[in-house]
Amino acid sequence: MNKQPITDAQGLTEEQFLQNYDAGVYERPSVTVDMLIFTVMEQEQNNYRKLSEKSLQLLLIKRGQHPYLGQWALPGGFVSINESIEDAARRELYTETNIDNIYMEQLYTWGDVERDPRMRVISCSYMALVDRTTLNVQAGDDAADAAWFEVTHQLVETNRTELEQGYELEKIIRITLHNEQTSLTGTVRHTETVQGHVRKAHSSIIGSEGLAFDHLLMVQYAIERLRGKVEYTDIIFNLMPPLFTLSELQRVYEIILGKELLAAAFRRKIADSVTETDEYTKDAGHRPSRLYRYNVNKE
Amino acid sequence: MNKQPITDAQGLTEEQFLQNYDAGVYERPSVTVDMLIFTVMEQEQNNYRKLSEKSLQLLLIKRGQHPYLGQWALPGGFVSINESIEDAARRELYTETNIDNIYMEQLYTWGDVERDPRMRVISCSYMALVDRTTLNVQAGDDAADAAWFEVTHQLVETNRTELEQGYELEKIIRITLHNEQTSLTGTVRHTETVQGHVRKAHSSIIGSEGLAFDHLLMVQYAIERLRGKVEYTDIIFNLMPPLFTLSELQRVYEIILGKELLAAAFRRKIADSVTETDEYTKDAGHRPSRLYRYNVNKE
DNA sequence: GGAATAGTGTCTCTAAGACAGTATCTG
DNA sequence: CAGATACTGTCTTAGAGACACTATTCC
Repeated sequence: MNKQPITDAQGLTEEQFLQNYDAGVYERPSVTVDMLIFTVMEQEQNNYRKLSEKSLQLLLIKRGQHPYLGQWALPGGFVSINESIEDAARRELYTETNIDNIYMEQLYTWGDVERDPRMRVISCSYMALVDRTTLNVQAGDDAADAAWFEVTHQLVETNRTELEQGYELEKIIRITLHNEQTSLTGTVRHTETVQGHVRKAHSSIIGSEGLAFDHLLMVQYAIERLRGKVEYTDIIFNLMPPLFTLSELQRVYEIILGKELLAAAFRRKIADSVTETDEYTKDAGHRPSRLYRYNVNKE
Repeated sequence: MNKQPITDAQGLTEEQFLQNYDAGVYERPSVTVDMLIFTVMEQEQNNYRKLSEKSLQLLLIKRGQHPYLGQWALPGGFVSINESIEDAARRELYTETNIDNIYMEQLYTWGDVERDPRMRVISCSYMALVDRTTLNVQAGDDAADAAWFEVTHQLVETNRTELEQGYELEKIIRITLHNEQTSLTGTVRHTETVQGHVRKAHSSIIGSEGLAFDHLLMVQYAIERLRGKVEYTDIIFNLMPPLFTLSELQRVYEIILGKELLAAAFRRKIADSVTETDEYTKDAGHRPSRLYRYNVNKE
């Protein structure tokens, strides 16, 4: 861009310097990406009148090699030397789901020394949101042991300890990943310490059955981010099919936020994000519902 | 944690596998941390009646080697093989400022292939907030060419292009870093594309004088994050001294948010985050102001 | 008294919460 | 008609915005 012919202490120009540059012998960490691919699925309904229940689902892969052989893990892989981290994430996403061009966002980079027993691995986590109806290819086509798991998360305990110059707030969160075959449960301990002005947060796993590496922390982080962003952005529409009812949309909000919303207030709030169509649901044991689409041109 | 004596396709247990594990010959990227260390400083006042103006400051270091020799860059360095990313960030912070135990937060990991002309470098950026009054050691003690720069950022242009299935929103942001000796200006182009359901964001530098690497993007990202977090967390108090007036606090909010606030509403809003003391400012050419401290035990 | 900042009282406006009430489908 | 969901009207409440007004210091 902007390289002046300045010379360094050895009298080299930048060009000369780069030609002679030796990347050195320092040992380097491996870098991987791990993908948190979420979607929303419908459970089959048992009562023709009732609406089918929805749930938030996460894609996991059963490990076929050591370490954590036989356990479940987030899809992921190494970032190769000539691809950007984002490209690596997109590649992983495509390998697992066969879809391209969907919403993806970098979450956090996990860099503890001991997080992989093989060697030093730094992992950059990404979250992707997929509309279940466009997922024509089932997870599992590619990796024989990929499966969707329903995600539930629950704050089971809160402890507040007063310190001289502040406090420590401890939260115990239980995360459950389950489907017809398998059920994994893990517990995360999240502490926020305030001492004087200084605020520090720390998360650790206090028990995780069947989920490999530190992936439980990644799941917890992703849920938190998703919750946060759903309140002040439109990312939720990445989880919705092109046409949806407002009740369906409200359910998805409720699942992610973990609380019930009032229909009237909800409709007022999302009114601008949504455009009504002339279509309606049919064949349900109750009043049909108008179908809406995402109003892309909001504001 | 949870290692059953399962054997893999080669009949190895996890223990045996790890003993024989060869980290392989794949070329690995180098990983660095880059620190965005912010503080708030007072400009000297010219009128004894007026309050001294404040500004947001960022610490930069003048590069002594190629590449970008002579240009300014964020403080940072390599993550060594046996330290966590966060430890590396803390170490860098300490080397530059001689302070420990201050607010620090991971921002984003920059992984484009060509971001460093020497070799493949992935950089994890962290933001730290420092109270200027505890910075007894001047930046510059350690690295001879460290300096604080006043940060200003301005949205200079917004373009919205309608697409078939959405739109593209382009924002041109000018960032200026300046102090008595030096003034650096750069421009970032941020685009948000919405196509159907898919929302993508992308930032690129369209001009940067004197700031090395992709550091302008990091600065822009950090400002955005700071702005966002200031609205819904208490991180701003990391920039404040132990005792401060509400007017001072309001100024800091105004600088970060880039807009003026109304005093009455402001005071109502932050009332719970703050505890009044019996002390007052003195020797100003106007009514003294009560001093407050951060109310750590809020809620 | 003038210049400046500190601080409060109160009206308005907007959006969220609560909830009752109406609408409309199927078996 | 019963059972279910869809949708609306409206009262209440909380909080942000606006702005005028009072308070207090130093020179």
